[in-house]
Amino acid sequence: MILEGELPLGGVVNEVVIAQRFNVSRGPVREAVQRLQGLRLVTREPYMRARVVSLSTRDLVEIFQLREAVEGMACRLAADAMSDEALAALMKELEETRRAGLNAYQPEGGPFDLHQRIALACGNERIRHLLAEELYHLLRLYRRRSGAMPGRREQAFDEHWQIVRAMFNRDPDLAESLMRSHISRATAALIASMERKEVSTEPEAPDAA
Amino acid sequence: MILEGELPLGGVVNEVVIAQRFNVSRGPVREAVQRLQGLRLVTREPYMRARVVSLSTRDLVEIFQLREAVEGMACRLAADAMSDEALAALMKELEETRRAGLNAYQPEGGPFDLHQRIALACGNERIRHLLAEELYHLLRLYRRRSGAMPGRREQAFDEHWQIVRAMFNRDPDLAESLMRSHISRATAALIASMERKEVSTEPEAPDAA
DNA sequence: CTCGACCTTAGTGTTGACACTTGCTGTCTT
DNA sequence: AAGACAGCAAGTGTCAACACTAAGGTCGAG
Repeated sequence: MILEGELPLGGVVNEVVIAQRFNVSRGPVREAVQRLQGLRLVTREPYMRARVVSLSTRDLVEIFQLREAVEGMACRLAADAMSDEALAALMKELEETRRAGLNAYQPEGGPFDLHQRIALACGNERIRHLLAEELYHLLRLYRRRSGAMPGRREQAFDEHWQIVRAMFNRDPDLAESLMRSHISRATAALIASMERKEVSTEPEAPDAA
Repeated sequence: MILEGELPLGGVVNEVVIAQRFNVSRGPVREAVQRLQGLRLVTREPYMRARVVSLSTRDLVEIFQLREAVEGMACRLAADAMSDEALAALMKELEETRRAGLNAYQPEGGPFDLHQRIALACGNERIRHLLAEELYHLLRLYRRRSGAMPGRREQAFDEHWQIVRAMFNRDPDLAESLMRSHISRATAALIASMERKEVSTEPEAPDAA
């Protein structure tokens, strides 16, 4: 419901309503909400209503800093762990997406997401979970609100290409460095974009009447 | 109960027993266990009993790889975010611990834990939570079982000193690099130690009769 | 007219009981 | 004697109801 936009960003989460919405009792809903709290998708304080995260600029920058570190390490590990065949397949898919994708690109779950693929292939289950389960949903949530920024797609393709090339050459140091630069640039573009059009992540102007 | 050793490493977690142990119903116990599952301290599969993690060598290596990436980033951020006064205090405390601590060192929660201090001071709430809340408990759990390895303490002190010095000089690149090397060395020592005395983290030899 | 205390109400925290699944054990069949 | 099937017990998943808390509204006093 959060990812589908059925629950607005700063909105409150009413356990009873959710329970009726799914024809279930409050118990399972409580457990689900607590798992979402574990994933930092909702915040909660004792006896207060649970709220969907608001995704402030600061939150996004923090997430991107964490991604820079962890995805860099995932890239390093994957450069060692992936087989030659898997790397070749990765390059092939990337090239296909580049050719076909510039006009018709399915944003839904992505037919090809390099970051996701690297996280899945890095061989470290804990890192995989952090990137592919915990942070992935937050990024989807953000992208859904504020669309991609123009012009960065082609640049991102080039950077992806260099990353995969470094992995193919079995150069973990370079692969990690390139991935970190890639995410760092994305962070800078993000900050610039946010500052330009102070996107309304505010829940709703309270505006006490 | 897990950290105190009251629940053995591979042991099962019985909700009813825990509930009676704390004079409470099963509801709160379920929620607590689910939070522990979120912290990867217990594993769970549908309708099966919950089990305390077993902390295999592979798990520890994965945790240390993650720490290398994230603590490195935390160190970089802290080198920018911390005030001169805070850094000076950190150096002072480190020196005092070195002088007084070589014989009488309180392992309980630590009067001075550089890694913890950096995590708290890095200014990134998400990284702080990951290091100081999620991974910290797992490391405590591990250290409780397998004591520190001899000889590495003095070396660790030197490495800590260099790290703080780089932070004091406002050199984030160096600080991150030193922290990563520090953790990487600890990982190597850990692996060597584990291979030497295949520590019995196994729950119990099932040994089907 | 404004401010503060009381009350109402929506919503969360907790409880005890019931339904369902799982693994074992004992017995039966081949 | 070995394998399989039914019954049993332990434990988890779910539910509806009760206790408690915090916010919003109302009434009265200054």
